[in-house]
Amino acid sequence: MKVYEELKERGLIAQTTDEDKIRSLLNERKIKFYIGFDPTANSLHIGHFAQMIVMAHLQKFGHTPIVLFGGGTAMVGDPSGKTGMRKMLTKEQIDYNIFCFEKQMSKFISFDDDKAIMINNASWLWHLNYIDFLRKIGIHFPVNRMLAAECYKQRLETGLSFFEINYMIMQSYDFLVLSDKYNCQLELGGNDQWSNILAGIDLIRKKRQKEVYGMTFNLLTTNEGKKMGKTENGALWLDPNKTSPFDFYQYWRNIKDDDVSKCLKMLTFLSLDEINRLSKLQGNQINEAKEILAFEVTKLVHGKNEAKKVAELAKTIFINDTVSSDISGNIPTNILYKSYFKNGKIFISDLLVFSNITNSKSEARRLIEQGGISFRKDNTYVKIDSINYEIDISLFINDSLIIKKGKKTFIKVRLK
RNA sequence: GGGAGAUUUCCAGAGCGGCCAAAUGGGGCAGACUGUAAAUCUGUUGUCUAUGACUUCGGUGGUUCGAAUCCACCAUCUCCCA
Repeated sequence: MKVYEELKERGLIAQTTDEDKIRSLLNERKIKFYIGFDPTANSLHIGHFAQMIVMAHLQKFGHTPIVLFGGGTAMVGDPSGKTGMRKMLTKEQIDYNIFCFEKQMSKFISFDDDKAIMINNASWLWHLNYIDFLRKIGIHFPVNRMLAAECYKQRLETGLSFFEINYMIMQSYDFLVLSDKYNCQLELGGNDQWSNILAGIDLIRKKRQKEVYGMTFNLLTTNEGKKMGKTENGALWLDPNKTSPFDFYQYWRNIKDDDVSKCLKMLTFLSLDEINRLSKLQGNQINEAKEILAFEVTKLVHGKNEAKKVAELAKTIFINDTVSSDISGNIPTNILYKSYFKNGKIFISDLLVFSNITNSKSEARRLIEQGGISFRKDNTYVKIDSINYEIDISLFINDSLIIKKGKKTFIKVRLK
């Protein structure tokens, strides 16, 4: 199967500017293409991950990805699909974020032997002369057409500043620079980038009378159309310090039935045959597919060893009777100071607060009253039914005790 | 520059001077049912030494026995006119 068909089959492609042309470029030539990443956080998240999968698919086929870090554009912030303006970032934050991105990205894309290019648009955006830029580039942007673009629609109601509207111009200029410098012929991006990409293509046509192309891929959404990868921490991060491998695994393990097939296609490199087989599983059996999905995605992001560990841990922890030697593994761990104990005992409510499992005693009280707290003892879970329950220090094995909060949250409390 | 209006707990959005820790919906959390799924139902959603007390309704003062509610000033935002 050729690469274009593969991408299409996996449901990655959303829109293309010229399907036939792009198909032949991707299937029959070796080209350079680019995707921009704005360094607005100190870690990549799952949305970026989907884009990197696409890059990896294309790279495997011999195309050269250009990873463009938006060191300049992040100073402004993309208003597409946003209801309000982004928080402004300092130059130092942005540089640091780029540093973090680079580290994570090299896991998915090979930068050896010029197989891929990494570049920061600050290197050309930062020193632009305002008047000069307006005369050469700004002249090609009709504001009335820009405002009609889908990506600004929402903002027309809530307010859009001149500052932000420049984002599209900057991104278009990026494409022009990359086209000149590297003969980059294709810009990829999430479907929310469609207008920005079209603007770039127009600019190059006007300035250079040259035809370049754009393609967007589907954003990772649930079947209900909600953005995927939302957790209480905001996003599903690739940085293990921001989202632990265990939580990461659990996210995919708990995915909705309807989304399993889509995720397998978009986020793993499993063969389409295998995915088809898994997608046919029904009822209870679909859990097999979820386990595979969780394992595969975790493997790509955190490595095979880590993925094995958390997969095993998940099995152990959810099945009460398993005799497990090493449950300590990878669950989120909170510290509890021994000095909080009195005569070797501590009230459960104090334990929950002091070890940061709950934010307040009221919250602890509610959880306990509703039967949401239990602890692990002899490979089973003992439910706590009274707020006056006292935990004995002897329940801690090797200084740690697993507390179960609700059905799916396990926290190891470690004594210090 | 002139005029009108807004600011309430995570979000949206009610709030009549005492019955307001503040309706309702969403979201979150917990429970039941399940397959670590979905749907559904139930409870809960400021804090605490907990049938009571304390701190909250943009900020600072004021009126009042009593203020989210009234007044003054300040801040921020939206709209209309220029």
